Amino acid sequence: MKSRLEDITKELRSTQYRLTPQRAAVLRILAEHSDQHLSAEEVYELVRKKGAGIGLATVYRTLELLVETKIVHRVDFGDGRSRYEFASQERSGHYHLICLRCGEVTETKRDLLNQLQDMIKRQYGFQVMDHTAKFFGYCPHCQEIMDTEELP
Amino acid sequence: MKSRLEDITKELRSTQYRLTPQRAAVLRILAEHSDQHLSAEEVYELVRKKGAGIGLATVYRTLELLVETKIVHRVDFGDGRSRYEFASQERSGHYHLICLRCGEVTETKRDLLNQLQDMIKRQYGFQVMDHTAKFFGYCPHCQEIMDTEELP
DNA sequence: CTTACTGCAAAAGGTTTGCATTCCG
DNA sequence: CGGAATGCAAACCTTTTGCAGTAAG
Repeated sequence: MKSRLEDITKELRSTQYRLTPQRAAVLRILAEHSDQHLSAEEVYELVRKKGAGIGLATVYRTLELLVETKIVHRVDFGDGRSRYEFASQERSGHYHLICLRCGEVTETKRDLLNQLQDMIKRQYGFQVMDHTAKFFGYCPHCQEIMDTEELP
Repeated sequence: MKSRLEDITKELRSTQYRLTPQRAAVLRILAEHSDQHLSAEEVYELVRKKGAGIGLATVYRTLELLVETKIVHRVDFGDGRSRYEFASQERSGHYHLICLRCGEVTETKRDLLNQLQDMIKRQYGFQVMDHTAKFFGYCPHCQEIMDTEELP
C-alpha cells in the first residue's frame, strides 16, 4: 500500500495539481481504510481525529479531484451519501453484497461479469467501459438471527 | 398496461391505504412513461402539466409508498436524484446501460445474473434477494460521433 | 365520522460555491 | 512571486417533516 501511495503522490505531482498536506492526509486515510467505503464526512472526521486540520469543503474538493483522476471510485449504496474507495488495480468487476438487515457491505473481487460485458457489446452495440453490480440480500450472520427469530 | 394499473389500484385499496386522485395521477404518469426513469421532480411536472393539482411533497410521499409496496423501484444513476420505474414483472435481473457521453439509459431485460446469484450464495453464504447492475460506457450512436471527432 | 392524506412552508441532510487568505512550487 | 488550494460560511438541491386543513371510505 505504501508504494501505491507513492505512485499516487508522483501522479499528482506530475500534473498541474499540488500535493498539499490536506490532500496527503485524505489519501493516507483512504489508504488506511482501503477495506471500507468511507463517506466524505467520515474521511473528514478521521483526518481531524489524526490531528490534521482540514475543512469539510476541502475534503469534498479533494475527493472530487481523486475521482476525476481515477484514483478513487465513488460508490453509492443508496444511503443518501456518496462513498469512496480506492480504484482497484483490477479495475473491472467487483461487486458489493449489501445486507438488507445490518447494512454490512461485503466486497467481491471476481470478474464474472466480464462475459456479460461481451454479450452486451454483441447484442446492444454498447461499449462497456465500467460496470458495477450490487446484490441486496442477507449476510450469513443475519440469516441465522432471522431464522432464530422466526421460531414461534 | 391498463390491467396492470387496475391491479395496482386493487392492491392499494386492499390495504389501509387510500387511493386518492393524486396517487392515481402519479400512477398514471408512471404508467405512461414506463419506458423512462422519471425523477420525483419530473413526475411532479408531468402531473401538473396534465392539469392535476399536486404538491411536490405528495409526489415524494406517493413514490415512497409505491416503493414500499414494491410497486415501483427506486433506481439511482448517480446524477444526484432518485429515479423511479415500475417494478417489472420479471423482478430479477434487468440492467441499465448508461452512456457516459449522452447520458442515455437503455434497459436490458435479460437475467444472466441469476447464475451469478447462485455462485454468491455458494461462495459467500449471502442470500441475494435482489440485484442491480449498471454498465457505463458508450452507446452505438455516441461511438459513431466519437469516431468521427477523432479523425485528424 | 374517523383517520389517512394533502399542501405549504420550513427544516434537514449532503454537496457545492464565493471570496478573502494562505501556501505550494 | 503567482496561481492553486484552503477555510469558512452562505448557497444549493433534493428529500423530509410539522401542522392545520381536506377528504376517502
